[in-house]
Amino acid sequence: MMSTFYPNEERQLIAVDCVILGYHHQELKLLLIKRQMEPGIGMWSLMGGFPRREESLDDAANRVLFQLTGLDGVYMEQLYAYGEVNRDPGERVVSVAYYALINIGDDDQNLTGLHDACWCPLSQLPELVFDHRIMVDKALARLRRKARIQPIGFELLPEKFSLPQLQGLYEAIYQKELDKRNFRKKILSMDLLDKLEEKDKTSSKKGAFLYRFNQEKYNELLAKGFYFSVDV
Amino acid sequence: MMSTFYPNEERQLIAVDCVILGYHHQELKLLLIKRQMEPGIGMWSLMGGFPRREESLDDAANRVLFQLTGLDGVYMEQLYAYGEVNRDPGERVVSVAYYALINIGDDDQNLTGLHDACWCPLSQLPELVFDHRIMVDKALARLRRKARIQPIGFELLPEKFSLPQLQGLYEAIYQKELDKRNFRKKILSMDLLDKLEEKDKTSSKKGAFLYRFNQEKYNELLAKGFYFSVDV
DNA sequence: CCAAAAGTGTTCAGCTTACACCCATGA
DNA sequence: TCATGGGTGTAAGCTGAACACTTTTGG
Repeated sequence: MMSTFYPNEERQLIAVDCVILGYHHQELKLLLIKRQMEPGIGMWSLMGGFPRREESLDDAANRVLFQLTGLDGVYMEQLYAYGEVNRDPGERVVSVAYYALINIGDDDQNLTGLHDACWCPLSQLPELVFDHRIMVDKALARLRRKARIQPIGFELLPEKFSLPQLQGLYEAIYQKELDKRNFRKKILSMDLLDKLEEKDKTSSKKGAFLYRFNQEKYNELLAKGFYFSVDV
Repeated sequence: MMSTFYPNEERQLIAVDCVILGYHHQELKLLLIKRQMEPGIGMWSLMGGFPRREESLDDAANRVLFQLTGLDGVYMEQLYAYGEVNRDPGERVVSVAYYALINIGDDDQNLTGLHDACWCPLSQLPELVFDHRIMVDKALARLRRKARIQPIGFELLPEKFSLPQLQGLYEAIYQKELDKRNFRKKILSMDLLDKLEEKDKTSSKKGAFLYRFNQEKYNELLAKGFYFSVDV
């Protein structure tokens, strides 16, 4: 043992686990892997890892996310630290859970090669290892709380999206049908979206205009005391 | 080293730190101690400790709170896990912060004997060791978010309290004067308070009627889809 | 030409906000 | 008797919620 200021304290295992959420085909999906080590080998699991001694928790979570998806700079936030003694039957492990919001894109077969990973619809989740289901439920609760009051929904969509797409996302998050007119009125009244010339014609013959979230406008409005809000 | 499922991972120090908040004399206060070990000995600090291997994070936080205050069963909630590598200059320590809401009572000299502890008004916080100030700010942000939508303010008051006292508490939390008539109307309209016969005459000659929060009514209303809400 | 999705305004109810005076009592 | 804090009601404005028809265009 090196010299230390805390010579009498036990060192313990710390892990991070990532709840990686995406949106595709009108529903929210969760990125799961088959666990590759004991205990619980072969069970469906969140992607996780152990922070190194010279790595912050945030960095470790980002590394884990990158290892699985190859993605960097995506929206990620710490969720909660899980510290029940027997949550991992192998050894006492404190796990700090994070959640990430990802734009899956048109091909939800991405990212599923390396680790036996798959995007699983939230409505059809299998049993998960340890307390991972609790982490997922907490991530969903957080997403539902925050998506009303902060513009984080856009993280789940491509850069350019139509208003019907955005509405479909909110309907998936809140499992509730929304009124088209009220939704458009509310979103557009915040003046945070730039309307583009292009239309998305993948879901109708008429085509729906594409918009882009304007981060600069949002920052300006925030500074003026503005609060994002969507009624659901 | 015992046999383990995770033979290659480093064990690290895990701590818990408690942001203990109280309300007295029309202001919010924070319970601080003088740190008794290096590094940072003698600096103002949150009360903290190390979870034992057979102790959950929640249990450890409650133990730490009890050691300092002798109180048990008070409102406490996990805040956030702090995992920057150098947050503690002595060694890499991941700290899971909790916050507790306490009814200080009439004697704010309580609890201050054993550990060189004191209730410090939030408006006059000294410099705190490590990242403890960040923890305090996060606790306040959490309190401000939750006090509007959940009846947690009552945790900071005695069991019996007057409406002017309750209003004073909300004014301290949000640093904003509230309209007496609107506040009373809103609070009483939720029908969560039982009006008592007694009056509190400590702050006026006329005296203000005392009320008691009715947890059973709140649970019933919750089950019916009711949401607590105070306008601030 | 028609099916299918995009786009558009108005009305009503309920809630939030602003606001001023009387009451009770101990000193 | 008077200073101090406790207690009460109403009107105006705003926001959320409900609701139906026209437009476009590929097949």
